[in-house]
Amino acid sequence: MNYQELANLIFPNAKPIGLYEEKYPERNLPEGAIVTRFAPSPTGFVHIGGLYQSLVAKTVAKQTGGVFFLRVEDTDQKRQIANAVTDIVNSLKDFDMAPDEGMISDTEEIGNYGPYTQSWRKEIYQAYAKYLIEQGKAYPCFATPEELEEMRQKQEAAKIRPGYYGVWAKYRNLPVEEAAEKIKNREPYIIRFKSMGREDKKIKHKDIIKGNVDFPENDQDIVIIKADGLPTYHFAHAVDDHLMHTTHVIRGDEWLSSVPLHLQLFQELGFKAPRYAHISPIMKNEDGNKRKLSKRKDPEAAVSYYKEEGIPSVAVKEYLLNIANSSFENWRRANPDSPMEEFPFDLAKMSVSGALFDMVKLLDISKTAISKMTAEEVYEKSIEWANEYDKELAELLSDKAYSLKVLGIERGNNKPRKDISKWSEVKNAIIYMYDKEFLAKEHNFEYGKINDKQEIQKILSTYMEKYFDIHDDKQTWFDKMKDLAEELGYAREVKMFKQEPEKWPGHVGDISTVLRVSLTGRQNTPDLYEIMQVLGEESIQKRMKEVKSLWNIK
RNA sequence: GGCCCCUUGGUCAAGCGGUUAAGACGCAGCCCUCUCAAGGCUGAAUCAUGGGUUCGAUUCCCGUAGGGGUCACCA
Repeated sequence: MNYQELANLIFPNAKPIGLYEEKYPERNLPEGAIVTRFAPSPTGFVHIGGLYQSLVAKTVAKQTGGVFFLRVEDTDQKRQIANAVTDIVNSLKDFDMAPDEGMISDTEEIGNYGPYTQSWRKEIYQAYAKYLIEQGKAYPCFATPEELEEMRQKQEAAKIRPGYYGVWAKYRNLPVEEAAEKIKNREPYIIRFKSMGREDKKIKHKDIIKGNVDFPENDQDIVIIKADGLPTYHFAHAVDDHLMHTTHVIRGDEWLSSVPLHLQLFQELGFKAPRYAHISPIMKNEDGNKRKLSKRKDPEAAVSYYKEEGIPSVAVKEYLLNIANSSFENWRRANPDSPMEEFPFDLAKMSVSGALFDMVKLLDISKTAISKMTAEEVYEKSIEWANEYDKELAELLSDKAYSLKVLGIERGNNKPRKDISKWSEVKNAIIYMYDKEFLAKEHNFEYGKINDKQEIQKILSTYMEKYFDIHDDKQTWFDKMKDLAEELGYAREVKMFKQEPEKWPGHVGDISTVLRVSLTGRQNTPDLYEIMQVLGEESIQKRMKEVKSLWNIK
């Protein structure tokens, strides 16, 4: 009996690997094109870190005329969750990050290098596992979990390096005849890689992000095919990224220490190894310690959070890009209106240590992004969000023509208003502009400095009788406010007042506050002139009447 | 614990042997034809630590401390 026969006994139906090598030829791409992938496990939700990796991977692929694909790593059947792939696909879509090829739902895929779901590739892995067995580079291992556990404890007690390697690799040198015998007796087994590495030797690896890293060689005979016939991550990674012609493996840095193993696998399989870029995770500060963002403790870890909160996806992406390459910020300032795809992203400039997630900064970026949108865009995105998460806001926005005017206040000029950082803030920002809601609300306004009933009455009636004209332009309106202030004995300029505050009871700002509160119920609002223009004469009259009855003014 | 990586203001970070150690968010103050939001200006705030190497270290080397990752028939 030889390796060849043993391999046939184990995988009688596996095809020769030449078949697959032919089926998945080199990609026809321009010189220097980078092929990347996002390869999540379908275990529930998309983590912000996954989005971050995808953004980086897709960006470098697109900038070089390459390909970005989505591969589902579902080799752990125990952790499977229903519809998880569709969720992943939709999440990527929400951020305009759809892959060029790969899975597009739980059951469908596009592209010529599939299947893109690992559990559908079982025969491929087995073909390559068979190939290794034939060459004596892999072997069946009959150790039971209990046996392995016992071994681990022994190693721990003796304070030696744990694992299945060297003399501990009990079945590594089992004669093929004995192995065949056990298999024929239906003894359960798995397939292990026969490592030729030596722990006392170092390998040098140059990671695109982490730079030069030295590791001891891998000498562990890791499992490549599990009892269920599916491969482990390591083996699937080597086979898939070879066959799919991934040029750059961009993944979380929890994989960094597996690089020696992976390089070894590529070599023994006769594959050209890809370049690696290990991304540091996005962290969170807790009690002075950094830790990864976790779904359980941090709602912002799940990408769905941003959608629910109504933080625009472009803002999230810009924030992420900002963490990825801090030069993005300067580029953005120099190119305020360019699409972010034009930013010359550099993988090698990514930080080697994990950044703390900064919601405040994200919201600042978001605020700026929203301020640059047209009223139309803000309307569309707000109502889209509202339809799903805030029926009351959706109701308000149903009057499109009017809402567009409301959202257009202080927008579209060179210094647009920046007061909305997420769609969930829109309602509060505009609700008082709608008569139905405003008039229905209980009016217990907080006036500012001037809160004497008689004085308010005097200001309002004088304004309405002598100065109010909806057709005034802004300058005229403002001059009239000053005239009103002067007539009633207030300073017509804030500056004058500040110089001699004892001379007047208040200034034109205090007068306009009375008007502002009466009309909107708030002391702070956007430009009052614009508000009045949008409100229109009828609404202004209605609101004035309401205030008069509130203050019991005839 | 072994192995690997990391350490510049509160946060993200430029820097790559000689700099007044950029910039952004946040914070404080001032300014800005009505309040806010902005915007403008100003300010406070950083090279973890101990040794080397060097004429000179934030920058290079070693140690220490702190942090992170990894050591599965999970990815």
